[in-house]
Amino acid sequence: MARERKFSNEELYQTTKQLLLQYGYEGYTITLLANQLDVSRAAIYKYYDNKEELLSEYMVYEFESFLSKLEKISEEKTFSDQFNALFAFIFNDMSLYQLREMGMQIPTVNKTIAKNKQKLSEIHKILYTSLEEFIQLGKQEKVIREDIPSNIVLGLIFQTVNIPNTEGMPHQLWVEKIKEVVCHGLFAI
Amino acid sequence: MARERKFSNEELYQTTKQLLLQYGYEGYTITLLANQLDVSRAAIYKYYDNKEELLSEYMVYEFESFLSKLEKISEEKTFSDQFNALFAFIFNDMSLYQLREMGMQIPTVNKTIAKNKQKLSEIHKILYTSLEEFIQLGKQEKVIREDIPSNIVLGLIFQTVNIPNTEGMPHQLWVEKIKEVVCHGLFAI
DNA sequence: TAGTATAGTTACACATTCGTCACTTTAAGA
DNA sequence: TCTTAAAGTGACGAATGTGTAACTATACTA
Repeated sequence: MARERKFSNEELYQTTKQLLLQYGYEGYTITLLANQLDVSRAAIYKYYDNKEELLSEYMVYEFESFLSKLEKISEEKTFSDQFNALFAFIFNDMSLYQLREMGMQIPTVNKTIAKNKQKLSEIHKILYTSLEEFIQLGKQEKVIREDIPSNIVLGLIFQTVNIPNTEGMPHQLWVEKIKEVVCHGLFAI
Repeated sequence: MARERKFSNEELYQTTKQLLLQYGYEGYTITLLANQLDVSRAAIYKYYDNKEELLSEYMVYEFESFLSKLEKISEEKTFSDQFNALFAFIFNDMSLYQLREMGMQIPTVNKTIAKNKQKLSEIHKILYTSLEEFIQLGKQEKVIREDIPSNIVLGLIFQTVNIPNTEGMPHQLWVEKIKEVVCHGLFAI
């Protein structure tokens, strides 16, 4: 009944992600997106009323897929295995914290966006409580120190992702070293 | 001989910093700056040929003052005291890493900017080697683990600054907790 | 093969930013 | 008081971004 599409939703989301990380929230434009997808700007507006709506839909997609991937981690048996899986997972797609910051910036210019932001904050809540439970488990099993607040534990893990690998170490080794420091600290004692 | 100025260089730099951190590199505009300083845009252009030049001058200022403040740290006697001073210092002005990223983004559109970027990269080098020497000292004194590359040590310290204090803990306590984790790790063992 | 729903394009109006230029204002010295 | 140099303003053209509307292209189906 219709013409073939020149780009899929998936392509649009992936391109959006790349552009957001490259140029930041304010540097992201529909012109850039359309050029990357090799279509006219107007084609984008067939699917989204405005930029904010597009970005809020993308954010929901990104965090939903993060959440669903995260749930597979709980299939690991020991806390230690789960911890390693979480670390590997976060380092595999290192941009979540940055994207979260940008998600907060989207102005609520219509009802769809309000709904998406609502959804986003629910996903965040689920994400956070499920991660917090995970940390709690670690504390119960006496693996994680009980004197460190969980939000600092999580914050630390997510922020380490952004440590620039200036020396160009092999990814795997680099992740191992960082995990080592996060687990046992900088000090020798 | 001349009229009184409505804003000082210092004010311009402070406002620039605030706007950069609030809106990001792409979101920073001369219009915003001029409004904040309560002057016309054209007044800004009396002092700077273009936006990039202004930003590159600001970056040099910011990193030079960081460097000079940093040098006072080496006056502390023991490594431990120096480490604490560094930590306190970084947490006192938490934005250095973000600003550094933005500094890298400035396009070189004329010679002044080229010169400033050159200067910036020299300051970075001094900054980095002086911090690296500091870490080396820690390793020699067997305080810092020798198996962790120095760039990861520094990266970790600078990144922890960005851990969001979601629970709204008192600043001092929050810094102490983070220092504790950075030094001794998440694990209880 | 003609109709139709969906995909995409071109072109427009509007807003914002940038950098410039001719102009006015102000304060100090001759 | 007159001159002058620096400070500041308002208005302009060029470029870029946003969102819309009228149009064309394509593929399925009756």
